[in-house]
Amino acid sequence: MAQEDKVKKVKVKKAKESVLNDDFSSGDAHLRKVKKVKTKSTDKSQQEQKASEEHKVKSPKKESTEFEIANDERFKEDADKGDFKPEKKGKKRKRKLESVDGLSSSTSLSLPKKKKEKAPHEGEANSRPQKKKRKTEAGDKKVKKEEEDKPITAKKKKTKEEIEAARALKIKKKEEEEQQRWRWWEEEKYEDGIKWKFLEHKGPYFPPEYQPLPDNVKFYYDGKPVKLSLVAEEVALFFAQMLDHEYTTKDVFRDNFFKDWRKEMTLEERMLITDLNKCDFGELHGMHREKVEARKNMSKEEKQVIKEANQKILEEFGYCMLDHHRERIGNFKIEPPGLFRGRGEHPKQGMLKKRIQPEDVIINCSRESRIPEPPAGHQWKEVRHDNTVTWLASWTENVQGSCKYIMLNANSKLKGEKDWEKYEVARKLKTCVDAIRAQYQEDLKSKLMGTRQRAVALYFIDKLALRAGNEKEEGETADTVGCCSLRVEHITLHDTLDGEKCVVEFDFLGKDCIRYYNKVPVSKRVFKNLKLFMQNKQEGDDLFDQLNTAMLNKHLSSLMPGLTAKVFRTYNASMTLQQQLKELSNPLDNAAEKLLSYNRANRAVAVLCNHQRAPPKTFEQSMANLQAKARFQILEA
DNA sequence: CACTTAACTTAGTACCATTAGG
DNA sequence: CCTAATGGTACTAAGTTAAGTG
Repeated sequence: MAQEDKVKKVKVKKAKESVLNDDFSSGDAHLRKVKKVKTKSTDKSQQEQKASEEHKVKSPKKESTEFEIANDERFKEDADKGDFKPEKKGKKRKRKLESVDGLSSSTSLSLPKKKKEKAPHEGEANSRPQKKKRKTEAGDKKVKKEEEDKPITAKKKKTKEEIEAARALKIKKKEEEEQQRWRWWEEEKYEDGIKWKFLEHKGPYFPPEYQPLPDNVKFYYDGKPVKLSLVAEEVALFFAQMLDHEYTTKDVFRDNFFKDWRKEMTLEERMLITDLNKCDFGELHGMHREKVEARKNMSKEEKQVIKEANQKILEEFGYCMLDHHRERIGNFKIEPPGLFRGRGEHPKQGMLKKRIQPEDVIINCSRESRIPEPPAGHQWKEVRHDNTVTWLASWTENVQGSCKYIMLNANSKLKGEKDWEKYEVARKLKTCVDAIRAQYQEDLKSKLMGTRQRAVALYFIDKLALRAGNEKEEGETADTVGCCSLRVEHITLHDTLDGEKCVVEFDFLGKDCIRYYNKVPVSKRVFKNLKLFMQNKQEGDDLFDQLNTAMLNKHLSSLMPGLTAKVFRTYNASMTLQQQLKELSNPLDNAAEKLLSYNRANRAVAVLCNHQRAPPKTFEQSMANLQAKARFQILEA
């Protein structure tokens, strides 16, 4: 999840709190106070947090999705008091159904009424040119001053002021944005399944067309220059651009690429080019490197020009109108063509990810909205008007055959509400988790093998925060597993290990091919069951042969509506954070200490959820630097 | 019911701008 | 002032889950 989302989530969270505060306004003043304080400090630490103690475990900010409720004081006290009722119309929400078309929403008290949705526009239109003006002004002066006699002090002063002004402007803009934020959480929800009443957008933004190679850049086959057809050339360039990457050394990648590349070739080309090893992409690669270099060395002004162009695109395609509010789209750009970069040992790595044409794209919007125009000379695959889904456009991707969607970004109503709902479900789990735990403990003794397996799986999911683990089609994806898809080779049973009894050693690749390695002491009963499950099985066999995610989730939802396997991850991550925060921090701590505890608490969550990050490319070098420094210091001492 | 797939969330990585450190 | 570290954002792959299908 993107950092951006983090910030947005924080905002969403604030929103949640405010709903809560409203609800409790007549009630528990103490609670509210606590909440306020909590929220504040949390936000602060999220913004300020910097420390990243080790490189291997991810820094805290990315865990947002899994721990948020723990940040939330409500979670502790009043899991059942929240008024979020996904299926019902919220009794306390203000918006009436008739207000859906906007006009009557003017009754919704305090918000500045006029042109709510237009305001951001105006705000930006005002502030941007202003900013620009300021900048160029300052720039001019700078240049002038430099030519004059006392350049340095004057220049310094000016930039300082400039920076100050820019900062102030930024803050102001943020506040403004906050002011006109759509307070959807104060409004009434739609009936079941309806996601919007009005949706208008400009359609997706398509990547630029391929620019043919200049004449002086040539591809060579078997030492001889070959002028490739446009399509074949484009694909060749995809490969050439990746030559610095490890991918291009892998056989699977190379084979897949070559196979798909040849499909794009003309008959002649295909006849000629039969061996990837005889292909020389050197000049294409060189050209690419030069381009990257040139981009890096661009002047400030050139960069500014590009930035502004991007801004313009964002303005035009990056937003939509959803129920009279301007909402930011998360990914309004169609994914550009390239070579598929699967994670881990992905059998499809290197395959050509084809260019998406408007003819591949389905548009979804209101019937009565301005239908987006397809690019000149093109048509949409389809225009539909389905308000039970949240996507604005979709297409089918050719490598895996899966659907891709254009959707709103994380701070939009559509995403925020869903997120809220998620935490409400987790809060609900808190009220019945004891019963559910007792239940699966009991089920460990069941006479039915399926029930026992389900119980053990649930035990893992609950205790270790494992993912559900759907089956996957072999050969289509990397070989990764989750709980239900664990195979016998993924665990080792130790009657005793390091002085502990009944230890299960896990070693498998999970989502994104991230290794899960853990040694966990379990109860005798679980241990015995595992032994039983593994009897007469060999490598490659499912540990839980009588269980799959559908069965597990069906069972869970019968225990509590809305309960699925992933809720446990949310729940346990949140509980961990909250409990760690409590344990590690002290109300009297200063900001730095609070930050440290916060980071440590997040660390605990990261460990629980097995969130990991590859060491940065520069790690080796940084480490060497640090070591050198350390050595130096020792010598000095 | 098994199997597929649409729709959505979760997650790691690449890249870029800003800031801190030297 | 330059360079490395850092933090934010964009991107898109890889999951989960429920609904549809034969």
